Amino acid sequence: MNPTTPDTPTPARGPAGHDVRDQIVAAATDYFSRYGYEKTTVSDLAKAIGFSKAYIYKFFESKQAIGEHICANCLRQIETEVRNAVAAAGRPPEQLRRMFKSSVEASLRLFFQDRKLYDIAASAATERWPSVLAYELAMGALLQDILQQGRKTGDFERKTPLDETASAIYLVMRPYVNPLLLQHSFDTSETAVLQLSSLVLRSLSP
Amino acid sequence: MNPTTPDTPTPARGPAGHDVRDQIVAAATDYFSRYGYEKTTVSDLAKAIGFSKAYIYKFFESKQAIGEHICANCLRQIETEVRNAVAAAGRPPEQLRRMFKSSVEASLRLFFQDRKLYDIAASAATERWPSVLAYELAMGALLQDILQQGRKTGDFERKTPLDETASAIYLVMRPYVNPLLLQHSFDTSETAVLQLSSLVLRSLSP
DNA sequence: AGTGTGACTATAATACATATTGGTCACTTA
DNA sequence: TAAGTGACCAATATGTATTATAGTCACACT
Repeated sequence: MNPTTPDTPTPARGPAGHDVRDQIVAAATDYFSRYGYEKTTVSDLAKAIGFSKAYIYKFFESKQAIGEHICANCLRQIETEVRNAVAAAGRPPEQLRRMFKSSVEASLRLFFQDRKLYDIAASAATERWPSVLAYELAMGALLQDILQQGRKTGDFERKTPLDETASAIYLVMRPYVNPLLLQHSFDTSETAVLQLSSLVLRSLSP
Repeated sequence: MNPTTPDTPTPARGPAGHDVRDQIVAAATDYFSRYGYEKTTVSDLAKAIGFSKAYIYKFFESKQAIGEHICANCLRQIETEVRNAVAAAGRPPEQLRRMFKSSVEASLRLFFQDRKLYDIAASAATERWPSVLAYELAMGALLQDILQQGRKTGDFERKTPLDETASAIYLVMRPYVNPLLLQHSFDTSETAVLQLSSLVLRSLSP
């Protein structure tokens, strides 16, 4: 349509590996976690790194895009933590327990220790930002890996279609894995994770 | 403690079976569902039944108490509907499927057809009004009944403690049964109910 | 005692004027 | 051409004056 559309489909603005982008992200992480997303202005970030506000927009197309970025960092960190917990576990049933438990623990920790960042993740979840979608997808994939391995080792049943099993189990976990939904299950999350893990494992028994 | 406490433990104010109380409830149901809880004033209700605002407070101790009352009516209606659906089903596995399905359908219908009343139920859920607690308790009890019967008929396994099974399954259903949580699963609720029902039934297989 | 109300207050909603802030653009500067 | 900005605009946030509303109480009538 637009003849002035740049030939590069720019996933982000400005020079790709530019130093300033990292500075912005660093400043934003600092400010957002200290004063919250709404309370920090784009000018604040600009002042913090010694540039003008306009220059920020050479690298991010909106303030929300910055929030997206550091939210994605947060979720990736959680994801890595969960992957490590799973890798450290023994057989698939235990892996599944660990996956569930560690993801809830990580979200809970984010909530209590970095409340301001948690709020970003929560609104990211309500507005279905790509980072949350990517996170959910990654967790779904991890789950499917565990299931597949469990079927191979004979720990899990093999009758039900794999993708249906995976999506069903993910539906069970979602209220505790998704930052937004977790809010409604704080008080019960401890025992809920244990009981639900057991239920899921029972449903998987060959 | 208080020597002036009336001998009747007054679950609500004023004469128990009084006609005016019903008038208030009727007017409130009408107004709340038409204009919403916040947009209707207590004076509106008073005018509608031809009394003064002060008289309303002889029967309800607050505006929220009126909301509570008609919210409780709503939830009781859903509960009856679910109980009927379960009663119409054959064996316990099918009963469980029907329970899950019908409760979601009822909540969904409330949302789409009586949006204003749904909003009351949603805020009732956030603020943990007694009516929602009662509803959750009733659904939990119904679930336990189904499980118990299923164990008797041999449809369900008998190793896991009954109350643990019941509470775990309720945790699975809750995001779809609780009006507040349902909001976050509209698009997927159709298939989610099917998949989750199947998963739960697999976990119950002897 | 039971039925019912007008007048009152403290708090919450509304309305509106004002100040901030997200975002853009033409324009330097090196 | 790449790096960088001040000036500008529309929209949103904020403070404030004003109104509306939830809830109470003393009192009247039967």
